[in-house]
Amino acid sequence: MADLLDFGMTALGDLLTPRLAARLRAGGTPVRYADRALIHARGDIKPGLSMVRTGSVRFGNPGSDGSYIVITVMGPGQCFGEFSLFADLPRTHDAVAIGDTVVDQISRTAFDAILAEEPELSRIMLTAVTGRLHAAMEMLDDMRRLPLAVRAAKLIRQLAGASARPDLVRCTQTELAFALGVSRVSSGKALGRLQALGLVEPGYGQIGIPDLDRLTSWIAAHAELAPLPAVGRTGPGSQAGPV
Amino acid sequence: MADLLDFGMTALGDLLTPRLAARLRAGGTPVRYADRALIHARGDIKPGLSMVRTGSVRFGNPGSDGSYIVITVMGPGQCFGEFSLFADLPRTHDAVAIGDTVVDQISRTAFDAILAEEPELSRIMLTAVTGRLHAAMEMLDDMRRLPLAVRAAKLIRQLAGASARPDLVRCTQTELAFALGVSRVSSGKALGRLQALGLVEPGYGQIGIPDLDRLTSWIAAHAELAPLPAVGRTGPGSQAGPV
DNA sequence: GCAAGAATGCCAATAAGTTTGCAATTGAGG
DNA sequence: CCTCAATTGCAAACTTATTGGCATTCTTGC
Repeated sequence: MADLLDFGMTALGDLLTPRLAARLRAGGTPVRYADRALIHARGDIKPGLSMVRTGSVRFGNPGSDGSYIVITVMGPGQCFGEFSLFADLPRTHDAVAIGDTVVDQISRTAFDAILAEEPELSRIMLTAVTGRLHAAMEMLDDMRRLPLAVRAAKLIRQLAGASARPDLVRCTQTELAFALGVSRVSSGKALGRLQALGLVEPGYGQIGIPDLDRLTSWIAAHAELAPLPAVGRTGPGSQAGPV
Repeated sequence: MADLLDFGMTALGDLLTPRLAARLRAGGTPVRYADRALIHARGDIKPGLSMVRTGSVRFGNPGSDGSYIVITVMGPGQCFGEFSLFADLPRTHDAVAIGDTVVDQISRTAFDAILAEEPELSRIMLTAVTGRLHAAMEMLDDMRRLPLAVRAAKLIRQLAGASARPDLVRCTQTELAFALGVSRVSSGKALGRLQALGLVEPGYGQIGIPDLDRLTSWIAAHAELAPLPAVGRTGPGSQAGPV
């Protein structure tokens, strides 16, 4: 399973200079996890930064009813655990290894030592955390405001961007449903609506995208919000939206 | 209207040392906004940190259909705009003044200058942003997993904590509905369910809370997730959750 | 006091999503 | 080539939330 929902996050690994990346890796301990091994559970208080070296880590939470909601999947270069590092907060999600996975675990003391010596690191961390906060806020908005079909389209488009072939996403409808947090029936219906519009072509274990640009513009037209990289709308004024 | 949904955020103002707070304020320009004045719109690219000095700021997004979703309301001491500061990201929500409001606007250059001279500031910013990311992730989870009644209970309990009297929240059902992102009918039904359980006592423009502890434990029991300030459940192991 | 506005309660019709169950289709391994 | 398991399609009954409208209750300012 490829990244289902990478939040469009800026991976910390992409922001780090090679030297900093090396220092962090040197300051950590590589830990190997077998497929499906639990790296940490929701609620754990385990301060430290973790960087995925190889394999993938899936984040999600199980419900008492057996349902399971996947929040994101991180691949090599991505990091997690800033919560525990800076704000003494417990983990919000279970983390489970997908496939044979190696994670560099950097203790708080080790991280603090590096942070003290590398002033630019804090700026990079700020950028990474800020980017994730931004993505999370966008997602909150989407969940409240967008119909399922539009959210499904956004997810598929995101997957297409991360896929090897831009016109084909390898993903079962069950996986899609998990990532969207809905039932398989609903994700199937949403897919059906998109298919009727000629935007996607559902197949067995995959989804074809006849025209990525058309999908993109359809999403923009139906997101009901100005797509974000837009120019400001009105500038400061005195009229408010509906109160 | 009191804070409807402050995300349980740690206000940056609470983390700043008095000296840093003074420096930041000195580096910014106080701007006055009339009631309902637009401070910035979604999509604006306007780098800078903003700190609420007096009044309140409501964040939300209007839909093309006239609906309006309130994300949060910030009061004195809280800050916003880290997105624009660290990651060059556009604003995700409209910001509108509630009542006569003064906001200290700190430009990026001014902020950078202070950051360069005050190394501890970056740590504080990291803590603040991290805390908000954590809150946002929790909220994403809640939205996907919790029935409306539980979410409503959580919100009411949060409001009670911020209220002058811990047993009374001044908030109309319409406001509650806005904050929860649902219709007034639905919030009324949720409130009715909570009332039937004896957890809240809806009144005219206010909600009474007979027993805050009982409300808290009911929420914990129905959140279907281990409440977060919990001790770790299992620690690292090899069994995974449901896949 | 008393009227006007605000807030709440309630009803019906509608829409969206869930669960359960089963049938049909596809792909991969022997 | 053929079977088996995974995947998809679909239907019915149910739950939850929405919209629009209307009646009732509460508060406040006069």
